[in-house]
Amino acid sequence: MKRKITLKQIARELDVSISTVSKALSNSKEISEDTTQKIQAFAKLYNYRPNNIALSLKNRKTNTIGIIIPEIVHHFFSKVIRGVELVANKRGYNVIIGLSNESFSKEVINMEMLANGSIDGFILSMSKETLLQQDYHHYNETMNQGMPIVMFDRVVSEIKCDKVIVDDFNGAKNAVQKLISNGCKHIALITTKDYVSVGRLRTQGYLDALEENKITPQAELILKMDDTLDYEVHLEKLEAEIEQLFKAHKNIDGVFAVNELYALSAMKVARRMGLNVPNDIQVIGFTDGVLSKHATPSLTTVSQHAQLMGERAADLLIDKIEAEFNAEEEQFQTVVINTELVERESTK
Amino acid sequence: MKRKITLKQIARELDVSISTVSKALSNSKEISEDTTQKIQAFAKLYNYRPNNIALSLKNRKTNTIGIIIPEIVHHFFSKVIRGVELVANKRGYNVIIGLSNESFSKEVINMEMLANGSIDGFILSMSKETLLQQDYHHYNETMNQGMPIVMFDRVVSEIKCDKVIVDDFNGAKNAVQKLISNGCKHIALITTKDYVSVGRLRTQGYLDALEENKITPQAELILKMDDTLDYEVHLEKLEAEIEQLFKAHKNIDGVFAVNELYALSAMKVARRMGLNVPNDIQVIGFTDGVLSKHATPSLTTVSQHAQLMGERAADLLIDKIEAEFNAEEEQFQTVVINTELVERESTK
DNA sequence: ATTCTTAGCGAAAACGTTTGCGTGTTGATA
DNA sequence: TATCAACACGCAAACGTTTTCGCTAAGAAT
Repeated sequence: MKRKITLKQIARELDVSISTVSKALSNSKEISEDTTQKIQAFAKLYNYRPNNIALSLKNRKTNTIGIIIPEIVHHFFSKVIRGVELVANKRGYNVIIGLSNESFSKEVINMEMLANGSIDGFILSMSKETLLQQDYHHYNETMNQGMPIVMFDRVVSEIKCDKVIVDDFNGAKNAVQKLISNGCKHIALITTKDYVSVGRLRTQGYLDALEENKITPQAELILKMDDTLDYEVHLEKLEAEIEQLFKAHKNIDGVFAVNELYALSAMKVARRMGLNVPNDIQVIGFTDGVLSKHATPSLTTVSQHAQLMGERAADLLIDKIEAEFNAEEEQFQTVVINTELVERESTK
Repeated sequence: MKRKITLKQIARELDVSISTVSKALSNSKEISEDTTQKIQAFAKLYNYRPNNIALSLKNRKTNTIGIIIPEIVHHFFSKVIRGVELVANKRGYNVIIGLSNESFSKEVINMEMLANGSIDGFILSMSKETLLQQDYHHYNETMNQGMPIVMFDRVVSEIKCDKVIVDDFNGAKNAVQKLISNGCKHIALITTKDYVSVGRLRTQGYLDALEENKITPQAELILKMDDTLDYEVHLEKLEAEIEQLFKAHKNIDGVFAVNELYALSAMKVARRMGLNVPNDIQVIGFTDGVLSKHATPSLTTVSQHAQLMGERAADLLIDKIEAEFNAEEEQFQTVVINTELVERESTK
């Protein structure tokens, strides 16, 4: 149970100074061949590795990035993390995670914990509570202290920073267009309340596709769920409302849902009512998770390329971290990730 | 874009020494009321927070724990992370993640990156490659340097450390017992190759349950899949083999699968062959993920309580970190998490 | 023989903290 | 008036690095 060896110990052991050891290990030509050899051999024997914390303090750089997300048990977010970790690792960075659990205060606390020197920059997606309260002071304060932030997916225009978002509007529009091309005349939309921007954009895409095809949108075909409820309650309510919708509008022949679970619930209700998917009703969801892939029938979805989002976000952040204050221009960019319609069995 | 303020800056600004500032902020009675008030007000105004890195260096303690897992886009692992993050945060620790991607070398590299002072201890689950190669030197070296390790789920007895595991044996046994109690006479097992210990234990549970009920195990009813294959190829092969199994043994009336996906595939093949679940065939899987819950029919599974595993692992690790070398006894414990049979529609 | 290079190494500062100890000032006590 | 607590504060070390600068001695050049 020996502690990790330090420069000081090597120096004492070999009867040289700390600086000599440091230089020898970095192959400085200030140090003679002999001494260098001896020191390197000794260091290798004792498996010397520089202490990261000491380096961080000295260099004022931690080579660690923080990622704060609302939830980790979620395909979309875990895929984003994978993307972040991939490029972070490749570029020599570690990743430290914080979960806000959709809570504003936990988001603030988590950011404060990390902002005090632990990391070089943030990648984050806002919690629902933050979106509701519209209190963004913690982001701005963090950025004012010179800590770069990259936001993804759930963003707001009020915050000036780099962003990586999904083209929700066109993703939804293309999906609905697909339904229309497949012959659907009465397309229902199952979405969330408007405060989450992605829900709003997807709804707009739905409306736009209808209008472009001269179909008059009907408010009664749009189901807006309150997703702040408890998960189980939410699900039961969801199915009940979908059933009600289907019964009130027997002519519905297509469903576009803004997430996987809503789409799956629609299929479930349809089957329960004796309707065949995709023959009687075609269904398209959003977010390409495992559920879509392994459902029966498998679900046609709008893939968001979550991992790619994580990769782009990490690249953006690290670029900014390493930008060296060259020009104080403060140019922020917003990267838009194109969606892709993954066709499976729930559409014709 | 002002940098974060330091003790030194406060000291210079208020014309006192650094130590006075430090003491005033910690309400030391060495410092006069007046000075303390003045310093605290100033510090609050400028939102002073101690630099974590400097503290880490000084205290030789980072208050950060590292978690290394094979994969993050996976319900089981992300739930474990959630559990770890939960108690870590509660106890004042941050969590830094590393993904081995089931690769031995990435596991080693990740551990080396973090072991040099960045963290106080590890929580990890071994990669498949490490399990295959049986090379555990990096674990032992890390522990020899005084860095505690807690392993979970995928463990081996050769490594002496704290462990949190699932009672795979009894979980499987109870599941199969359930099938037998429900009237199944010919129960198939769909499992992985033996090198992953959890697969082996679940297989033993299956065998044990059969024997206890005086049912002679038939080797032909056991399907061992090679899960080192590419995911898609693996799935296709899986379904083909299951179909072959079902066709060769028409009397199969129960299936126990060692994971969610295998169980789902079994249900899929059964339905394709015109068999009804649960009337003709009952199915039970392992790992309580989203797929089981939202499948139709929903899948009866053996829940592993992944989040609880993460919580226990984190508590174990932090306990050890904070143990203060009180007694050099080096007692390691293995926490066994009991499984729970979650009954859904795929069984009677 | 004297000056100049240069090879080879050590001292010290800096990153931002905390903390034990030393020190000067004050008011009180002998 | 001399001594003494007690108070209020500063100094310096330490955590482990890297790096700049300075120093010494040996050999080369004059």
